[in-house]
This record gives sequence, structure tokens and C-alpha cells, in this order.
Amino acid sequence: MKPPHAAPDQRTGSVQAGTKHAQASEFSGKVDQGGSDCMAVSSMLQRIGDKWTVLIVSYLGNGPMRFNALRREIGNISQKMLTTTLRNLERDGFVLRTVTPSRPPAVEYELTQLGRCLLVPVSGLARWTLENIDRIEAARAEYDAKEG
Amino acid sequence: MKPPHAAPDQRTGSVQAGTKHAQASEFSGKVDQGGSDCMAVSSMLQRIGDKWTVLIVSYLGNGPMRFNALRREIGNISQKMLTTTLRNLERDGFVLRTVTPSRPPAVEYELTQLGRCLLVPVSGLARWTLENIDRIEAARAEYDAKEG
DNA sequence: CGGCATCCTGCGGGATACTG
DNA sequence: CAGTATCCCGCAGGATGCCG
Repeated sequence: MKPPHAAPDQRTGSVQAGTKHAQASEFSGKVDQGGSDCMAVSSMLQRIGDKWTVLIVSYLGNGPMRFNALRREIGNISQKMLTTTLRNLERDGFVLRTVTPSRPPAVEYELTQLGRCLLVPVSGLARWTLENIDRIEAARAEYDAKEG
Repeated sequence: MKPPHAAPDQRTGSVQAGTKHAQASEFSGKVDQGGSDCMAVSSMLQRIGDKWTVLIVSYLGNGPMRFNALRREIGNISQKMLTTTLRNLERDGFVLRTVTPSRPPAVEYELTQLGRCLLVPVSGLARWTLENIDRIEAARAEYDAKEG
């Protein structure tokens, strides 16, 4: 693994404005996006950035749910992907799977503590998305307009 | 249809930050059932959850960079993917591309205001990842051990 | 009900070569 | 230097079928 920011000169590890945009942005907190951490972030984003993970975690945020309940709620997920995604979530310790041996068997999924606290940063990104999606779509429209 | 609304034991919250965005537009992709806000988040995660986006945005967080500088810094990205990713970032309004017509031509990329403020929630996720990666890997090891 | 197993397709993304 | 154009491959992920 090659650590990002192998940049020799600078090892600040924070987003500092370049020469032109030196003025502070509207946010006050410092952003330490620049260090060797970006690999971890990148990996995490790819991990939860797949098609269904966040959606499922969100639904499970409401409380425990059974397999087909989850499936019905989401609506258009194949059971293969639901199974796969739940398995991965279970493996990472985000979701707890509980089998009740009845007939037919009942399987309940619920968020673990780790899974619930994952919702915190994710909801931060959610908030940001909802706050800025208009600007993003406007930018897209403008860009596409210029292309023809 | 009740939209997923997370209730972690802390007030930090849900994946949903608001309920006003009715229009789905292209961000919702092809899935069109109820929880449109979750879809927006999910789409955003997929958008920035690709292989290079966050990495590039992180590097650009240090200031403007030229194409090959960026390329050298990242190290193992194909120029095709660098171009593609930068184009997408430009289209979304995250990155500004400035061409200086010299010989050879110089092209500089820098984060826009929107791009910089994206770093805020992303670094939140980064922080969370670094704080919890040990638990995740422990959970994985345990899970894998039980599987054989 | 809650799964695996299998097949198949689309597309993300790498390698390579060519331009202005 | 900063791209564009092709070709190619792996794999995420959908459809379908069978099983305890």
C-alpha cells in the first residue's frame, strides 16, 4: 500500500487553502483529509458505497427486521444482493443476525452498536448531500449544456 | 411507506436530514420507491465511493495541482481514470479546470467551494473509520474464523 | 421463509497507442 | 503535457431455480 501524500516537502495533513483560495470557507472546523488516512477513507467509502449497504443500514436503523420484511421495504433488491450485503455487514460487525429455529425459520437482522454509530458520519454525509444536491445538479446541467 | 429513519441511541441521528427534496432527478437512478432521501445518500455514496474520487479530492484539498503532478502523487492511477474522474468532478462542480494555453499547455485543477466543503462530511467519515477500523477488522477476523 | 448455486450481462477500470 | 481512442478483462450484481 502506498501511503498517499508521500509528498516530501509538506506533511501538514490538513486541507490548507492554496494560494488563490486562501480565504477560509464557511466551515470552521479543520479538515484533516490529507494524510495517510485517505486510503482508509477511500476503502471505507468503497466498502459502504456499494449499491445497497447504506440503504439497508438505514432501514435497520429503525429497528430489527426480518429478511423478507427488509426485502419488501426496499422493494427492488434481488435476494441474492440482500443476502450478500447482509452477510458483509454481519462480517464487519455492523449487523447482528439472529436465527429463530421455528417452522418456517425466522431470521432477524439488527444493527450492532458499531452499526448504529456508523450512522452518525453517514448521516452527516446525508445532510450535506441534501443541502448541496441542488448546486450539484445545477453544475451538471450547466456542464452538460456546454457540451451540447 | 415509512422512510427509513435511523434512531441510534444518541441524538446524532438519522440518515435523513430533511424531507423537503421531492424531486429525484438523475440522482435517484433507476430505483424509484419511497425513501427518496435515502436514495440520494446512497447515490452520493456511490458517486464518491468509486476507486479514485475521494483520493483525488483529498490531494486537491492541498491546493491546485496540474494533471501530471496529481498523477505522480497518486502513483498508480491510469491516466484514463484520472481524466475520467477529474471530468466527473468538474461536471459535478467539485473541481475547477483551468487551461493555460502555452506550449506545452498547462492545465490546473483545484477544488471549488463546493468541493472544499465536501471534505467536511468526508473527513467526518474518515475520522470515524480511523476510530473504528480496529473493531471492524476484529469483527472480520472473528467472523472468518468461525467460517473456516 | 430464508437462503445457496448457477448463469449471464454491463460496466468499472487497466494497458496500450496515438494526437496537438 | 494533457489528453482521446481502443481493446480487454474481472467482477458487481440481476435473473432464475432448487433446497431445508
